[in-house]
Amino acid sequence: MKKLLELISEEVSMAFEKSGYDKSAGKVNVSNRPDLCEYQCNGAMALAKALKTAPINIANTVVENLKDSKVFSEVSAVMPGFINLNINPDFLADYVSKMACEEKFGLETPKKLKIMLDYGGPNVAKALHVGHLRSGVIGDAINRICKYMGHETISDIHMGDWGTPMGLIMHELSLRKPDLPYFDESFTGEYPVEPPFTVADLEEIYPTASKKSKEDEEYKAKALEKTYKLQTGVRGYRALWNHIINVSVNDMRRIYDNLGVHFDLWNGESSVHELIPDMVKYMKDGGYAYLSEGALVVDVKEETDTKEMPPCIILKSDGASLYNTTDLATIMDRKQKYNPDRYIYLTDKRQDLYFEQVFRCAHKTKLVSEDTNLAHVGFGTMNGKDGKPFKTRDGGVMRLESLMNDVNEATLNKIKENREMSDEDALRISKIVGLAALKYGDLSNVPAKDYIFDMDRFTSFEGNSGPYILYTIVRIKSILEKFAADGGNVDSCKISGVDNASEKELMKELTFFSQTVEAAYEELAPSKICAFIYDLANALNSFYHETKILTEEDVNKKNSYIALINLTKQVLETCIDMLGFSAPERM
RNA sequence: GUGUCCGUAGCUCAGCUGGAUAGAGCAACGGCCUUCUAAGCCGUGGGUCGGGGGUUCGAAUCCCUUCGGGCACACCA
Repeated sequence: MKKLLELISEEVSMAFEKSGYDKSAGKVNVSNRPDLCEYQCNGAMALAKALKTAPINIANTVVENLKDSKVFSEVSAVMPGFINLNINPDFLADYVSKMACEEKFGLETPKKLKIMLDYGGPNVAKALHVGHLRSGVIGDAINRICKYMGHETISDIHMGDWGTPMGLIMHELSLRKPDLPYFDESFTGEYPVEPPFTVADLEEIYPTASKKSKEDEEYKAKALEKTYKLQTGVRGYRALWNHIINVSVNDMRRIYDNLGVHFDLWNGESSVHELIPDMVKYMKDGGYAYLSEGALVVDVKEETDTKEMPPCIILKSDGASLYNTTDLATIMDRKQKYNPDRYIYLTDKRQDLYFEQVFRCAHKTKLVSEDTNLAHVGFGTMNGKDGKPFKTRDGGVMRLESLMNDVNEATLNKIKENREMSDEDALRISKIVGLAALKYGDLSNVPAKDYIFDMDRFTSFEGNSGPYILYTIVRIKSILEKFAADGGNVDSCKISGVDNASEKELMKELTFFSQTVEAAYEELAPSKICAFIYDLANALNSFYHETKILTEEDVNKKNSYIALINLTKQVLETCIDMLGFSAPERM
């Protein structure tokens, strides 16, 4: 189904053509002066210079040729050459009515692609903190938007599970519990099924070990030795490593489940460990990689570069692998297993340059085909009120779980203040609303920008917030339920016309659905959807206040209202589903 | 130093493929609950769009320059 602005633009373009002008000037946009008109075309002014004619003359001629249009109720040319347009209410109502019948409200989906999403994973053995919120929440929204656009996606959390941290944990553990069989290399029996530590232990062991290694060379050397033993496959270390992974993954999975974020793959850097030698050989044999200052590198400089572009390092000078190595090997692995058309990486924007190097390297070495799109969504930092990275009151790193609990608790208090509800319902609903507050609060910012996380603001739920959107949906649901309880059939209601201004506004807002979803996909910007549903919710609430729906006596009007708010509800619900949250039945 | 992102109302942010009077939310002030959920609606006040040049009929938006800030710049991830 064509977008409304496309239809309108076509209509105006035809009038330009009929007037003897270039039809490309007929592009119509939403008016920036709603007091004057609803839509505007500025093409006449663009044409005027080349044609050496006053723009108003062009506009007048075009307007003359639009007089009989069924699309517009009002068309006028205004100095210096604006063409002001108001849409015919019947045409609009008809369009919106058709939207309601179409699958995906008329969204035209492009050729299906296979898209790989990499969430630039959290490290095992470290608590998920607020910094992990963004990759999960933004990544999940982008994943859902891709799917809605008809693409097939594969999401991989891609944990950090293979480097020096693993050796550090093992070494610290070997000092604390030297009798464990994992450290006895002559041990040939079955290792215990139960892990010798809990998540809480790990979260304490790792920072302790990390600190010691910085102060103590011998300690560090021993940890590196254990890392090496793990990577070369020494049995006891592998067994212990499996415990670390299992314990961490179970904990992560629980938290991500609460956040409503799910992954198809729980791979990590370790997953491609065995592919590295082959990849390095490929890079060397292909003549791409060479030794520079002892390290194996691939040049990724391009002639058009105006900035310094360091080479992409494949192996460190000691021959060890690093982040680049596993990322490139992972691309190789994914190409073999899934052959994606597109890769999307979600990480902190500080890694912009790094990913540019890796992407160039992957293309240059033909690890991926030329038309494979490699994209990096670099997001900003979540800061506290002081503009510095968000910390707890005592200056520590805030755990993601604590943050979620705080938001849920504030939501619960809010419910108890305002509503009569059983404790059980209040608790359940507070989690739904809290999640919406948290996710919308994050997603409504453009991804690349840092933003200020203000707990008071996030939990106040006024204005442009997740709960406001939910509240709007709940209001609609309430009306629809009462309508049905009085014997009405919501699904048989049809939008039949427009009879008040706020109703028309609501319809116009609804027509932006397709272009919003397309833009959100193309720009990988869920914030576009947030802005749209905020406007839509505003339009609905204005309509709600100006229109008595259930007490409307004219049955046709009433049914049309019901159909319109039902469509609004469906569009809002579709959008928040893309953002990764949902609405309760009441709140 | 090189590059990159940013600087818009007291605060937090939209708008940036150039259009006519720069928009929201919060905060402040004033209205609206015997009527579909007041987590709402309506209204008032609040701006040299960091500064300066340029391109254009027209610039918050494009170009240059300058100031201020964040971040990144080969063996961390």
